[in-house]
Amino acid sequence: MKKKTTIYDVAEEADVSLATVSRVINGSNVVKKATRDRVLEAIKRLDFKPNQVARGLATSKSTTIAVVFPQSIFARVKDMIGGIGDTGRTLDYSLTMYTTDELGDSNPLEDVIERVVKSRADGVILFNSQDIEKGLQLTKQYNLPTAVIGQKTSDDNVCSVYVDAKAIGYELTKKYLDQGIDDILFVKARQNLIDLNSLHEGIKAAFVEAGKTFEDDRVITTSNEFEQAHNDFAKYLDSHKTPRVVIAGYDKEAVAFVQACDEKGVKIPDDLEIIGMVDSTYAIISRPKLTSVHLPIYDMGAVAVRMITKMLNEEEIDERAVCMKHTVVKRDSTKLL
Amino acid sequence: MKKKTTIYDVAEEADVSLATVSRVINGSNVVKKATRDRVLEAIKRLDFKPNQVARGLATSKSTTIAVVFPQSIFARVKDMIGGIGDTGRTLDYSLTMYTTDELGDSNPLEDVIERVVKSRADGVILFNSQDIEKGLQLTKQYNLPTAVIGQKTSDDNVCSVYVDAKAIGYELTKKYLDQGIDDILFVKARQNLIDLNSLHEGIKAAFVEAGKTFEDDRVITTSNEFEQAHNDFAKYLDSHKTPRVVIAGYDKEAVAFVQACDEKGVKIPDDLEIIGMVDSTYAIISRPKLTSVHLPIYDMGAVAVRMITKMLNEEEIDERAVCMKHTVVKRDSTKLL
DNA sequence: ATGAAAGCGCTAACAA
DNA sequence: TTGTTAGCGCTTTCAT
Repeated sequence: MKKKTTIYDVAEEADVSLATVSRVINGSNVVKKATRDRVLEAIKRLDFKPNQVARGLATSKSTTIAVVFPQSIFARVKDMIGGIGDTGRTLDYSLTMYTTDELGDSNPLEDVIERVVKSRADGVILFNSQDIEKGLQLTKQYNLPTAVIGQKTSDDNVCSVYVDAKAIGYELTKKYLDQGIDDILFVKARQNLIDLNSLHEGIKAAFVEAGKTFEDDRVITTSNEFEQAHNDFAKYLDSHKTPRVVIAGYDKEAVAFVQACDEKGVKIPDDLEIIGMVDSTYAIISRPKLTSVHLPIYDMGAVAVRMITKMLNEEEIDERAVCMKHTVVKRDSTKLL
Repeated sequence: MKKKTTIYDVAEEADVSLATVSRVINGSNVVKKATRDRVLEAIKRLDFKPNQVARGLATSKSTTIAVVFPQSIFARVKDMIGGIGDTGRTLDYSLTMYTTDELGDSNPLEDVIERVVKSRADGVILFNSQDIEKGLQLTKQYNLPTAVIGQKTSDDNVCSVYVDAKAIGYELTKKYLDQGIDDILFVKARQNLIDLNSLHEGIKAAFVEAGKTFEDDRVITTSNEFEQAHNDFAKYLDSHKTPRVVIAGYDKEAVAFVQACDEKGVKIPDDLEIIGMVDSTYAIISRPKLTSVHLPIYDMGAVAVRMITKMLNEEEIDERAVCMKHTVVKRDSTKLL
């Protein structure tokens, strides 16, 4: 493997000093046009690609953002990865990916953040998850600019982009309560882009407002596995009075519930109405098609990257916790909504 | 932001030279135990994290692998990302992700590979896609060790991990031909972990062997969009004789076809049998559940990373193009298979 | 407008 | 076993 062309080679080829080459590749405007052209030509001739690692060392910046996500959240965020990737590319940042869970590490997040620190990433994107708090504590400790996706939080070095989960819970619930329906079940998925605790609170708030109480036994937590969730739901239907409304934390679980209903002869939306979350392909695949709360997934990813870079460039940030708009997409799994 | 602790700080704190500190953090075994302990303690006390960027510059290695994927392949490969992530972590490699498509670049892959070169990634993982050839040509030009996922190919600096798509096509087809059924339709998804051209060849080969011909009009190419694909299939069923067997390049498209059948009153598996590919959640969600060709997705990702690292460490590689085993998982969408 | 030289934090000969 | 020193390829003052 022959050695790569360096800035010295270019300097020699163009008969200038390496400082001038550096100026040219960094777009400094003090270089005389003739010189610049000569350098540019040499760069092209030698097919010179500036070494980002060396640049990183010299500038103490890696122009790299670390993206840390639980592997299990992955399928749900493909569009978000799109938003992150596109935006990173546009802004000339590299994106290093770190997956958590799966591997039986004792402290995956801790381990990962240590790697991030070593890699000298300029910033990090964290997803809402169980142990997000510990993650934030660590990035704070290391002074690492952080963007959180899926949970409202902000701090000196922390921005976030999220959807107002509490409002979602409240709105959906209120719609039904207003029509005298309070027989609601909340299916809490294991983890998500939505802060399901807030959503839960929103439901409760609507109940309180109506002078009622949303009991804790109206919440069921499920597996990420479709088949497992499906079985759980089937069992639930066998052993409980069929609820009138189901609010599910993610479309996939909603589909599992729909199928369980189908098998138990529960008619949707006549006997039971169900609402999913995220508005993914699952919602469209489902029969009947799923009413779902649409989330601007791609944009959330893009905003996260943009926020990080703003922090890095010390640009003005008017809002450190950006709330993205959600919309309810009504399909065939509801009728009273 | 106070300056980060460097190897000098540690050296001073432990009262040794920086070389010794370097030895300790690199696990050299020439350091005397007492000294090592002193250094280790200083490292802990100062919370020193070795700067990978500087190390990269010094060693001319970044211990980074670039993972380049079309965004649209994403949902299909979440487990693969798991395999890549876990393996990378185990082997202490960072993974930089580059998404292609979506953005209206003229030459996404070219642009991306240029970035990869600048980042000085030690190697790159490429996914099977339309323009993979150009990608390979570029990585070859830059002498970048490359692992390809989803297509058999190998070269001096190129390894690959794939499934034998031709065999899959052949096997499935032969099973039906042997039973006198030759009314087969091939639904070619837009892109995939499987080389669908090879699969197509496999189907043809089985036909030839049976003294028949698999006509080109028995192939339909579809959109990645579920709804779009679904509509196309519905139209197809309206305007063509219903085929007896459908082989789909990916589960999602298979599900779309299943639903179109359902709406048109085509009974599965009695009137039509259908086989999906990958064995994803879609296969389980489908009603009837989908017979699908299971692919060891996670392992393919893991193998890809392992191969790259082997090339990088100049370890012995017995097979530069690794064929992974597929298995047909029979469910309810077939009966004669 | 350009060049010389120091330094970013580390590794790896080579010496001691 | 440990220390000294010369790079790795670039940016960035400071001179000129």
